[in-house]
Amino acid sequence: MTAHENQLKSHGLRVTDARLRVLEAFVLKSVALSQPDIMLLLPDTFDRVTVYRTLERFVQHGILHEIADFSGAIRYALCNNGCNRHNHRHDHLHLHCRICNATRCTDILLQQEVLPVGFLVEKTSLYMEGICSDCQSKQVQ
Amino acid sequence: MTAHENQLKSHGLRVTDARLRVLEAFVLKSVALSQPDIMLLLPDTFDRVTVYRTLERFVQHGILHEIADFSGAIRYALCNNGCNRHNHRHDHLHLHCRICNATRCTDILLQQEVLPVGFLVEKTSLYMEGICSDCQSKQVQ
DNA sequence: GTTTATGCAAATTCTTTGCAATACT
DNA sequence: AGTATTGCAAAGAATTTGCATAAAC
Repeated sequence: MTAHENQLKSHGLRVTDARLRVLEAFVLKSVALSQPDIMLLLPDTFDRVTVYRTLERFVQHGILHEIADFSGAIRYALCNNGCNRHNHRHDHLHLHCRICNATRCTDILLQQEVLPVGFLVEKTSLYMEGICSDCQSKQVQ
Repeated sequence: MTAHENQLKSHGLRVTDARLRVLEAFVLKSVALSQPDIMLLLPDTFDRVTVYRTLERFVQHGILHEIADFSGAIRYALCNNGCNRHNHRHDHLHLHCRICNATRCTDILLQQEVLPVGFLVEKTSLYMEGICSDCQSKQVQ
């Protein structure tokens, strides 16, 4: 049994080809992906609807989390630590580079001082757009 | 000359009926609105396209800012302080209540410690979903 | 054998584009 | 008068729904 098969089972999901390939895509690319991104990575492989439902299931079961951005399309990224169906919290910063168009998770966590009083927080999003260090050095050349 | 007419002119925009009505909607509702939200508030008044272009212009000229959320549709909110074409920064927390469905700006600012090293930040989004204090007290009853 | 996932067709929602007519300053 | 805005028609993305077939456990 492969590591990806294991990951699906341990999160309470059936092992299917579509799920293995989508999970693989996220692991290989290590950037956030939207449904249209995945269609480009896996052309003529699965139906659009299958990919949408795979992403939906992955979010429900703590394999992926959604990223709120300004693009309109919903981007997803791998949950780094022990997320599951019931514990699924994402307080880290996401960075999107407008040159290479990559969105990545970071280890930078949201500071506690920012939490609002009286509001019951269920979902958090910390997101920045700009230019990543790689693309900055390429531009200077 | 009304206050809204003034606001448009001082931001370098022509005064038109569509812009006055859309601006009015944001001031009256005091919550974030998407293009579809505005169509519901101003039915049979303006064309969809006009509303989209009005929102686009308002963002360009520092009257509105976009909010990155999980909704699919792009939501907009009034800029509180002196935004304009060239100075247009939004580092404050936005709160979305999933009961009353309202998204509001807060005065809580993003802490500096959160800024990433080496990444040139151009646009920031801090967003939380949950239950607002009003809806929490209604649920308890 | 039962439950769950997939594919196909179709529809819905959100957003953008081009162009002629109209309104603003 | 000259420039910017609007409406209409149409197209283009992203996403969702229903239902029959197929695959997983």
